[in-house]
Amino acid sequence: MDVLETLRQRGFINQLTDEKEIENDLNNKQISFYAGYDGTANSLHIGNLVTIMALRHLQKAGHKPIVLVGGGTTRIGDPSGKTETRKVLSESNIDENAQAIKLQLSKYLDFSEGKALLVNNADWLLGINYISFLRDIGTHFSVNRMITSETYRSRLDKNETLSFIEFNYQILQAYDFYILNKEHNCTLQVGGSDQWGNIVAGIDLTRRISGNHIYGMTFPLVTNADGSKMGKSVSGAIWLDENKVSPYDYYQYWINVDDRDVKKFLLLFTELPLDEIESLSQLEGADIRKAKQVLALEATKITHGEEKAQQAIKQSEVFVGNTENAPEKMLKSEQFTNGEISLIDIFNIIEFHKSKGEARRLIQQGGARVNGDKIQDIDFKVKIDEIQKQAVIVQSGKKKRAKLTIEN
RNA sequence: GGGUAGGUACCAGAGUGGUCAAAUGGGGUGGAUUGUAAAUCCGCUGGCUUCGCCUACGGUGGUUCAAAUCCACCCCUGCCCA
Repeated sequence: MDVLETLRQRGFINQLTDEKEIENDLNNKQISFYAGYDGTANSLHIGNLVTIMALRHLQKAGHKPIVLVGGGTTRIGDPSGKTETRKVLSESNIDENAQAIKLQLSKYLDFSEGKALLVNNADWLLGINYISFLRDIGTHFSVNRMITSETYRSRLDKNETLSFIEFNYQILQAYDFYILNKEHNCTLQVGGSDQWGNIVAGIDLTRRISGNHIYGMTFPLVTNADGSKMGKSVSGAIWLDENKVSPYDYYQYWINVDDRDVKKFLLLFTELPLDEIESLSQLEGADIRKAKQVLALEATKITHGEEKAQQAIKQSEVFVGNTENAPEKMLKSEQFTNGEISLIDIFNIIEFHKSKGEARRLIQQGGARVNGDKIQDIDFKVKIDEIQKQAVIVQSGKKKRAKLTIEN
C-alpha cells in the first residue's frame, strides 16, 4: 500500500495541495520533505506527536525528512493563537534547544547516513538585509491576498491586534520553504493544519521565483473527545523528554484517555496494523481498558523504548494492589523532624500538590491514603524507620500513588 | 498624534470607599457512583507557622481611620479619527 493511503487510513491527512501529484511523487520517487519546529523549548510534547508520527511513516516509505528548527523565526513567534509577547531567547539558548530537539527526534527518525537532515533557519535568516529582502522577496507578496488568508483574516475579523512583525512571519516561513527547495530539493512541506497558510505561501513564493512546483500536506489538530486540546495533564504539558515527564507518567497519560479517543489514538500514535486496531476497537465496556493498555504500551514504546515501557506497566500495577514496583518518590533524611514528617509535607515535597493548603484540603476531604488506609487527620505523620522497614505507599486522589524512599 | 472605552484570581466576567481573598460561569480538583472511561450528584478551589497573619484587583505615588473602588502621573490594549 502506498504511504499516502496509509496516512489517509490512519487519519493523518487534513489537506493536500495537489493530491494526485503528491501521491505520484511519493510512490515513484524519493523526495525530501520538511517540517518545522520552533525552538522555544528544549523538548517537544504530545502536541508535536502527530507530525512526528507522520514523518516516521514517510521516512519508512523511503523519503527523506528535513527537520527545520526555527532558530531565526523563534525570535519572532508564530502569531497563531497568541496574545502574549514571546519571551526573548538568547541565541545560544535557541541553539541548545535545537540540539535537544534533534536528539529527541532521533528516537523517532533515522538520522544516520544522511537519511534525515536537521537544519536551522537562523543560518539563512539572520544575515538578511532588509532592503534587498524587500526587493527580492517582498515583491512577490500581495498584502491584499495575505489578509484574506485564514490565518490573518480571523485575527483581523476578531479585531485582535496583529503586529507587523507577526505579519511577516508567514513571509519568513515561505522563504524557508523556498530555500530548502533550492538547497535541498525539498518538494513537500508538512505540518499541522494551522500551518496551511504558511505552507501555501511558500509554495507560491517558490513558483514565482524559480518556477518550481512544490507541495504541501497538513495534519489535523488532534483534540480529545471532550473538545479540549490534547496533551495536557495535571502538571502541564506532556513532554516527550523523560526527565520532564517520566515514562510512568507518560504511560498513565495514555491509559487514561477517553474511551471515545482510543481508536483515533491507536491509529495516529501507534504503528499497529490496521486490522489489529480494528479488532481492539470492537471491545466494549470494561474491556476497552485492554485496548487502552495496548495504546499506552505502544505509545510509550515508541517514545521511551521497550524496556521503559515495560517498567511503566509494572509500576502501574500499584493500581491493582501490587506495590512491589510502585513508582518511587524520594525524601531526604534531613526533611524529617525527630524521625517523622507530616503527610502534608510529603505531598508537598513529592509534588503531588502545589501548596500545603491544597494538600491539607485533600486530606480533609478524604482523598488521602497511606498504605490503603484513609487518612483524614491533617497532622498525620510518617516515621522514617517505617519507610525504611517496609513499603509505604502514599495516595492522593485516585490517580496519584507513589512509594516513598529515603535518599541516603 | 487626537478622541474614547478598558486593564480584576488559571480563563471569561461581576464588583465602583468599609460587610471583598472579591459574585457567577468555565476549567481544575476531592468524594459518591464506576472500568485508572464517560455522564450525573455533592464538596473544594491565593499563600502560610490557619480561631490569626500575609500577599493580591496594570505600575508608581497620594487622599482617607479604611481603597479593587477616589485623585495624579505612567505603562499596556481595543475602538473611532489622522
